[in-house]
Amino acid sequence: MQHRSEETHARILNAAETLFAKKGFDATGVADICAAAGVSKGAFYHHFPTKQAVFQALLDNWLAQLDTHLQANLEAAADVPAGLVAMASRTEHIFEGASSRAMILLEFWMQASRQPEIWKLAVAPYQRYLEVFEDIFTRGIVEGSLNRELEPRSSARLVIAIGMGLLLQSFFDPSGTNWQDVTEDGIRILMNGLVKREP
Amino acid sequence: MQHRSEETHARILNAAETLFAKKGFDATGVADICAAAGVSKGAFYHHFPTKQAVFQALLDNWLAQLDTHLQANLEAAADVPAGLVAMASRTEHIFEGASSRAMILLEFWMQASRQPEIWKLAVAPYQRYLEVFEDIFTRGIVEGSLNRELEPRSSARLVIAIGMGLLLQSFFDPSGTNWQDVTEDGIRILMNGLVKREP
Amino acid sequence: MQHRSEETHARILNAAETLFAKKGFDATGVADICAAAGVSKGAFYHHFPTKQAVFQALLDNWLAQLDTHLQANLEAAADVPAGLVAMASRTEHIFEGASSRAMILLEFWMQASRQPEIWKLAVAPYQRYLEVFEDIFTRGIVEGSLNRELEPRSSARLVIAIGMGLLLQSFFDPSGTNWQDVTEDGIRILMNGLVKREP
Amino acid sequence: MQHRSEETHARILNAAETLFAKKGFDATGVADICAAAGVSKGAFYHHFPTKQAVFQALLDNWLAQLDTHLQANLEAAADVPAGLVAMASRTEHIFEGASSRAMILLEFWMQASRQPEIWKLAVAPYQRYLEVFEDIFTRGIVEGSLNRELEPRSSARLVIAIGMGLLLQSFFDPSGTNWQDVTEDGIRILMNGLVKREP
DNA sequence: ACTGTCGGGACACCCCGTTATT
DNA sequence: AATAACGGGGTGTCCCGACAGT
Repeated sequence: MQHRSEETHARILNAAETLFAKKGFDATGVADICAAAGVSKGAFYHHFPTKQAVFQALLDNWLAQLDTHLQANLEAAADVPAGLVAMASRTEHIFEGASSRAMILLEFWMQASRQPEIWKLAVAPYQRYLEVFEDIFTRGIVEGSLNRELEPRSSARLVIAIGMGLLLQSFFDPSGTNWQDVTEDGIRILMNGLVKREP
Repeated sequence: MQHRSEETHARILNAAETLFAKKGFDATGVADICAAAGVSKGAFYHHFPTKQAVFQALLDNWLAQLDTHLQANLEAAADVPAGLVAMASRTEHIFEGASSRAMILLEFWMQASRQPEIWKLAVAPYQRYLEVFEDIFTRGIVEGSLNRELEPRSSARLVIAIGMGLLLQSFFDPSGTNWQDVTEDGIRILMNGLVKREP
Repeated sequence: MQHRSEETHARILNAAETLFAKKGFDATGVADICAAAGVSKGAFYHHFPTKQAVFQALLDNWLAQLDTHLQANLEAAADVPAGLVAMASRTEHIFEGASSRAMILLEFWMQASRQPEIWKLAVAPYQRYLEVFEDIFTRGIVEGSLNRELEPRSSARLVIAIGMGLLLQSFFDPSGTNWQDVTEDGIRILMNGLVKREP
Repeated sequence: MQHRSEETHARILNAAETLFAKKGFDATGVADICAAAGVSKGAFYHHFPTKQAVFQALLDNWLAQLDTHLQANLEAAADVPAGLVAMASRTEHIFEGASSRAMILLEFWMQASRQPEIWKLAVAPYQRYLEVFEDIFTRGIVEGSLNRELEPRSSARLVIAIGMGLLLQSFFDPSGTNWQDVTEDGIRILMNGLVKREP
């Protein structure tokens, strides 16, 4: 039965996401997932060969989602600095639920860092973003809106660092701050420069 | 015998650090540590009440080290922008061996995020740095070297984000880049601003 | 469809035989058999109620085959000693492929030895052979071709022991020896006696 | 504590032997063994790395035992035919408890036949016996007590076949027969020859 | 006749921490 | 201070069989 199968598949994924976020990958037992999903272990291992596989499926979903989203926003940018600022203002959905997603992501990276085969898969999105931002900055220099002395690649790294760093911090005090605002501020600061310009 | 005891203690810590970095905390068994340290399980539990305790000891060491280092550099700074740039140029030793340390740190944070009692202990250093940088920025505004419109707290978050973000990236492509340089560039960019200033 | 059904049935049996021989009964999963046979699990359980049932079917086939063969040879024997020797010279097809069959047989016996219901079924062929040989030997004594002091039953056991023992050995060094020859030799030795007869 | 350890070790082996014999290797769970031995799983895996290891230990014990026994008897033989007959008369202890031991042995062989590394270890004793008997028969021919036309190696195989075959049969009807007697009969028959000698 | 999906129950292995012993 | 033995309690994985659907 097609329909039943898909539903089961989805329920496993959902249950797993919740549990991984709440207790971590290692601390989450397959039995936990099954119980939370209302599914038997047999069904679980019919749909996924391994607990790891659930993890990966989750990750793929999320990365794909993130990808399409960012790509869309990036292409829509007209003038580069404005584009970046605009982009920064549309990150709510990243921080929303980010503390859980970020943790899953972190766990994935940490696991991947021990398994060379998976490693490439894990860094691929990072490198794609790196290139995307590098292109943007070169474009900005060419179009004259950005200081021509800056290194596009370093700048790209910087932007990504800010993204990652804020994401990480967002789960250090998840409730206290409006990370959306902080991000916008950050990008603006980056754009305008921190030093006071003499009159 | 005092001497023997201390040596055993140290060997356990060393072995644990290596293994945690290589395989992760959960994946590293107490038995593994004992084997790597050439110590029996009894000796292990004579020195540490728990595997977690080893972890914490490791962490404390590192944080203390980081603390004294940063504190020293921060206090020596005369003018704020110059101080930050100078500080950025002395981060080699952070990136050196950072990929392993950072991973340990990340794991610790992730674990701590589930255990409220430990959580405060885990975010404490972060918040201390946050305040330190906030102070610096207010100082910078007061002394007139920084744009008076910037938010000290947001800026502090930004700097920390850059630090964290670059550290994370540094273990995404550990060998390819001179992260020391990237950090210096980053801070400089932050200081000078990205946008081209009209003449 | 009749034709398809039979083919599936046969393919399952073939696949099972191969796998049982290669990996053993317990180590062979139903899934393995299905995969090897190119059949779905549903089909499998449509044709056989149990993995055991496949085993039994395999066994029945083989025993029936062995039965008809031996029976034919035995009845054709005129003079008893000659008949035995003749019989021994037609065992190629038993040793050929025997190592795998013998292992299946052994596994079956071992399993059967724990299940009293199946046990009788398992020893039945053994006992039939025992009686057959016993009859032969009594015939030999009656017809005067055999030493009248020998115990027909013990001798029957001896012949069977030789058969079993050589079969077992044949799979201890499967390639090195021509077991056909060894069997013939064995029976001849048995017939002529080992001790040198004084003139 | 040395003493306690050895006792635990022994109890595990004993329990395992009983259970392996009664239910077979695969059907015997580690938990069963532990329960039967009155030992915790932790203790079990402290003494043996694997269920297989218990199996092997059992086997080694038994083979060593068998070895020393046979070796002793063989060397004590004066005249070859007499020696063999004498040897045959001292096999009670082999058949005693043989049905269980034989099954363990069979299981081991079957397992070994799938694992090339263990295979050599498994056939070694067989080959040693083969050579021992071959030597005996050559000695018999030289000393003139045996027919000089017989092939020593084939004869050795024959004797071993009889041994194996009777052992196997002994577990087909374990209680009904005095296998000790059958063995003696068998060897005697072998020695005297089956065919009636004309006067 | 054949398929995909599911159920539930083991099982081997391992692991962290303790305790008797030296 | 250090050891070997030990205690239990999971864990992921897998497996045999069932059954609704085609």
